[in-house]
Amino acid sequence: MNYRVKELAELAGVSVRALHHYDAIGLLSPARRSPSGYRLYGPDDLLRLQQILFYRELEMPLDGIARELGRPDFDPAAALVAHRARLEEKLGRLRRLVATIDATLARLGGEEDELKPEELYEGFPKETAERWEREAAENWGDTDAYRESRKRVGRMSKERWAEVKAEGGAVDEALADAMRRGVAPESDEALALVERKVAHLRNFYEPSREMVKGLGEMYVQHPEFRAHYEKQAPGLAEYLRDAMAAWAASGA
Amino acid sequence: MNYRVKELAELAGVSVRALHHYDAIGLLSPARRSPSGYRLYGPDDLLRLQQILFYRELEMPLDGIARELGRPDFDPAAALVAHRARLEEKLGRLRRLVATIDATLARLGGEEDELKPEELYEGFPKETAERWEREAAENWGDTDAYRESRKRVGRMSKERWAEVKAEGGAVDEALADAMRRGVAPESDEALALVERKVAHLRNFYEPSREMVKGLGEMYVQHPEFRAHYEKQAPGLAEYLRDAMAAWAASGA
DNA sequence: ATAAACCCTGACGTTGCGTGAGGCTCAAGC
DNA sequence: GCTTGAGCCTCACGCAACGTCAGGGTTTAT
Repeated sequence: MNYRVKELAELAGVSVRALHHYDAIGLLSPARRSPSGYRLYGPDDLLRLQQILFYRELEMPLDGIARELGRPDFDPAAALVAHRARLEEKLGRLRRLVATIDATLARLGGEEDELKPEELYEGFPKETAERWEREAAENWGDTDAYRESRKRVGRMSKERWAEVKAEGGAVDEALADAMRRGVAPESDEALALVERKVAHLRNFYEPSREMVKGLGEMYVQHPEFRAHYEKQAPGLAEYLRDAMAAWAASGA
Repeated sequence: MNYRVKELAELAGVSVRALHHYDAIGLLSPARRSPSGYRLYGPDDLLRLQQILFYRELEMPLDGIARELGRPDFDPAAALVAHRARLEEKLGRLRRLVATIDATLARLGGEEDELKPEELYEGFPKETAERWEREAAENWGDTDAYRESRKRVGRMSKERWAEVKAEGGAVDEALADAMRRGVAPESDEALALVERKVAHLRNFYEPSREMVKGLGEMYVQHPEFRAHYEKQAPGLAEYLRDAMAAWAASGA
């Protein structure tokens, strides 16, 4: 029934440091402490943390959350209902963003100025003003709409490592894009991207043609690596393997 | 055709200060300046700002956005398509949050413990690596290698799975320790440890000698994995690569 | 021509943690 | 009974992304 920091952290998907922080600012203090000072969180704390995370998801500042939860008339169930309403509002906003993307794509692809400038920003949170104040009044009436929003490597310098990492991600992203656009893995475009990937690999060692092919194979075969690429784009692992094999086969 | 800071700020729903900031860090500098030094934003700037806001909505840090936009092969249309995909992921997550609210309400209103603790946090962004892997795993499931590893994992008991996980960590630790003690990667001791690591891999699939070598390269090459190992011990990624290559070369 | 509304460039403040550092605790294994 | 590794504790400094004056020009409407 009692959770220690790390347990709760993993359960809720927050960092241990965040829990420390919440304790430090009095937002969420554990039910009890062990004799040796360990934080021990009880069931009530779980629910409170859930509330906190909802508010946070809806971008309320932590001190505001503390005030809400601290109010004498705070009603958890009513708050959840309010959260749902706001989440749905946010869902609407995100859908408008998707529509904005489509509109922008249409403009980029076709005629020049079909799109009024303001339509470029339809769906982004407007007016960062604090409308959270009204939150209280709405608690039991109508709900309606509101707005809201590694580097440690021993050998390379920090900046160099950041660069390399960025380039690595960039290359993979570019390959993912190519795949999504339907570019064939044996095409010149894909080969050029693999070439870039190989250049990136050279930051670490000198890959032979054979090794590149082997690496591609690895992306597909090893669950861990596969997961990494599939996370970026479904099918990316195979796409990489094919492209890298094509590169190895070509005289590049 | 030209916008001054406040005009653009209101159009896009950001603060003037934010635009100043974006200028200061080189993320979005206005097309021109008036003789008196006023920032004058042109049409291209509008589109760039839109991209910035999409990335920001998707929680990319500003320096990351700058890198993306600065890539020589950056393709605005492709980026928009990618944004749409990410937005839809986010929509899914928010919908799960709504479901979590309903589930929590049901529990609060009715029976006591119908809800497992972890279900309290379903839909909140999980940052832990474990969750990521699991989520990724749900997305693919469509290839032989994966099915094989899935099958093997599926046959394991909970205890066996825990064991396997523990063994995985233990092997890496042992290797880190060996490295720290100055054990050469080609030494018998290191080879024995690699052997142990390979045995661990066999829990998932049958790795060929070539694959083990490739895997080692991967540890060094891939920033994510590299970071994982470097965190355990600086230099561990290279050490693993060397040891695994030595193992592959040996007749083990 | 004068106020109101905007713009500029510093420069310091704030939020919500990340990231060690230095030291205690606790269960497990030898 | 002693070591050890994982986990916990409390400082304390760091950092991103702006918010918020401060001090001083500029534009424009009346």
